[in-house]
Amino acid sequence: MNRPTLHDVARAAGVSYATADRVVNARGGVADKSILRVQQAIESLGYERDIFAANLSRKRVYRFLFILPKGDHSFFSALRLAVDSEAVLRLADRVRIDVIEVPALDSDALAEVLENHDDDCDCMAVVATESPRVAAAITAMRERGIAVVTLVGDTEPEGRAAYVGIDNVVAGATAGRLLRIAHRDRPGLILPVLGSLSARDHRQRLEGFLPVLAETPALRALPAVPVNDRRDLMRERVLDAISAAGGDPITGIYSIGGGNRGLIEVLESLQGPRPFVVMHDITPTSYRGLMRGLVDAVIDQKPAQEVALAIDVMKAIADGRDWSDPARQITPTIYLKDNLPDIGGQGDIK
Amino acid sequence: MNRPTLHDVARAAGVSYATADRVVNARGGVADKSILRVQQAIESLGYERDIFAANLSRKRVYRFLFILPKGDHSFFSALRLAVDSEAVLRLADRVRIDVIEVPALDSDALAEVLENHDDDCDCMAVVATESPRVAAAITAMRERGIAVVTLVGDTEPEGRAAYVGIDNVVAGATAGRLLRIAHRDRPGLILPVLGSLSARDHRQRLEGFLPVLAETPALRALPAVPVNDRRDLMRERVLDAISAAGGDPITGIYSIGGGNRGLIEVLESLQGPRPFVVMHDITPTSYRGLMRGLVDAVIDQKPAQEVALAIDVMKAIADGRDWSDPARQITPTIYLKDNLPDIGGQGDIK
DNA sequence: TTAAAAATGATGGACGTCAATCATTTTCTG
DNA sequence: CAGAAAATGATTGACGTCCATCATTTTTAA
Repeated sequence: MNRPTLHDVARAAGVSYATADRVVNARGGVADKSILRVQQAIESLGYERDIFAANLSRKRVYRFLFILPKGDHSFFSALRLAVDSEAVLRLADRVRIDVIEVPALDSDALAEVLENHDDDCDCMAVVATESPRVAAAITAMRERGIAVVTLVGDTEPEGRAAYVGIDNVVAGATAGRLLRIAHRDRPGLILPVLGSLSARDHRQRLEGFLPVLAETPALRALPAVPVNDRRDLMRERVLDAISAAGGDPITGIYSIGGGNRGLIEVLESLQGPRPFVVMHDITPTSYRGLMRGLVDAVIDQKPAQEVALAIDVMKAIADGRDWSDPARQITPTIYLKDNLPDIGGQGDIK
Repeated sequence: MNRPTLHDVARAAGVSYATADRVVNARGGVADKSILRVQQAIESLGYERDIFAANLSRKRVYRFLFILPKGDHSFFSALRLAVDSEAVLRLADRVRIDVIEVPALDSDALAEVLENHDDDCDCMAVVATESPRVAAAITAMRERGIAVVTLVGDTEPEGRAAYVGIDNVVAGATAGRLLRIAHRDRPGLILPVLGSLSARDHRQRLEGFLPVLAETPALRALPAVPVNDRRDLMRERVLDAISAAGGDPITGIYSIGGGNRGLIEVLESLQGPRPFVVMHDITPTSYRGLMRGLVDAVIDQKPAQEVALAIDVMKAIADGRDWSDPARQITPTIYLKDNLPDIGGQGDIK
């Protein structure tokens, strides 16, 4: 009736406890036929090692390392916050989380950290950027026996053990759909604003966005304007685009990346009917924008949830369990003025 | 450096291990001053009992009981599915989940089960309905030492230990906002369709919905039509409402409860411009509706996530930990055609 | 002051796994 | 067939807590 122990397995397999132990912990030095018999016994008894006993015995502390981007993006600070708060929560589960920060969007800096890191962790989570060098470093990590989970940004699927994050193509398509809903059958002129052309996430969002928009002939998309995630450029270029449009007013704006404070400034200064505005990620800026009615929708990737999921995945990897759990995949979440989450203090309205 | 053990606590408090043990496990027979000293030692050392060791020692299996509604609502089957699949996942963590099903929306049946249940579980999750008898039964449970978490539907906050689910007022407001977005500044006539007037959740949604709509004078809401979550009534009453509106076409429909297959049938038969349609919960019906363009938005409460969160909360309660974790609260999620999650098989298109 | 009651100390066996050691048996190699 | 190598068995002490028992000390009540 009770769960079988490794002793039961050994008995059933007709070997000693020591041999069964050698098999399950891959200590080596066991004949193939013994391995087989133990595995069969495990199978037929439905043995699963007792996590409590195992963790107690090896005084196991899961050591996870997060490599996070550091920059003045408020999304990054939100991510950092999420990691820190989750770190505290998981302490009781014997999970210890360390964080290394690297300059945002700097593939070489990231690669450097990855290459020079001496392995004292069970698993790593990396906000990856697209770069052969990063990809290579991740693969090298894998070869050194450390699994790497990519967190918000992905690389080549080759080396990494899993990707935890939203599908940015889907996110872009969702933005497109929102703009279509806001226009219904009316014609409109849409301005996509791109953070940086080189960021894979941003390109993917645009990729998802344009086709959805194109389904309606009434909606015309202007060429995407790059603003390098910078507030000042955002301001300047959006104003330019508005005046360039002339009499044909811009009825929708999709801000794909950062620099949204600049966009808010523009929106504030605008006379007459506002365009329908969609941006990404709940930050103090976007939060206030929504509350004040300057922004209509924010597509969020729920960093806290991503972090929690990432840790679950890392733990599963460390335990050698299976970690595919589609039920918990992260989907881009739409926030309107009304379903905003409480964001503790962070989003205080001045 | 390492976490302190109970031995350390005892030493620091100047008592024996046995006494410290008596204190932390509330076995009684300890002088007040000793209790105090142990508590102080715990405090200053930051002692937390090692859950792995504790659970191992007492051969602990977390036994959780879910009381779920059984009916032909597809939402309920989705919930059931979520519980079952989570149950398998958590087996490895020594969590054992049992399920009792009761007729949906039948407060007395639910109360009966609660009242007659003999306590062999650590914690219960209940999809509660609003009823004094249910509330009383939950409070009685608490007095018998079993914490009760309400899951998708809540009761009086008195007796229950926590509520895991969305805020239905917020959900309604979100639906209202979507309809406003779809109309922008154009006038419109909105038909709210109510599952059942007596369901607290549905009333709350309507409560949240109407004020948001009322902010725009251009939008007029018809009186809410109750359809008792029934497909046939839905069909009949919506058709009635449409013809009653006469030349003034209905431009938006908010379906607050069940019976959506009937609504889909109506929408299919409609000539001319479709109304903007918002409904609740991803089910095969709503999923197909979205895919086919008959439904514009679905507000989902993510049952799988709710269940997972509920189990986390129950575990925290059973361990005597703190379980408030705002970062993981469930917010109503908006699904459009593009950000639909994969729903395994369940949502197959015909 | 004494007996009873309460509080404390000391101790040891679980729980199931991990990790190591040493002795013994089996298998392979030349 | 001997000697080396490989495989296996047997055993033991952690890990930290729970739970029980028994002996001893301290406090309380009569």
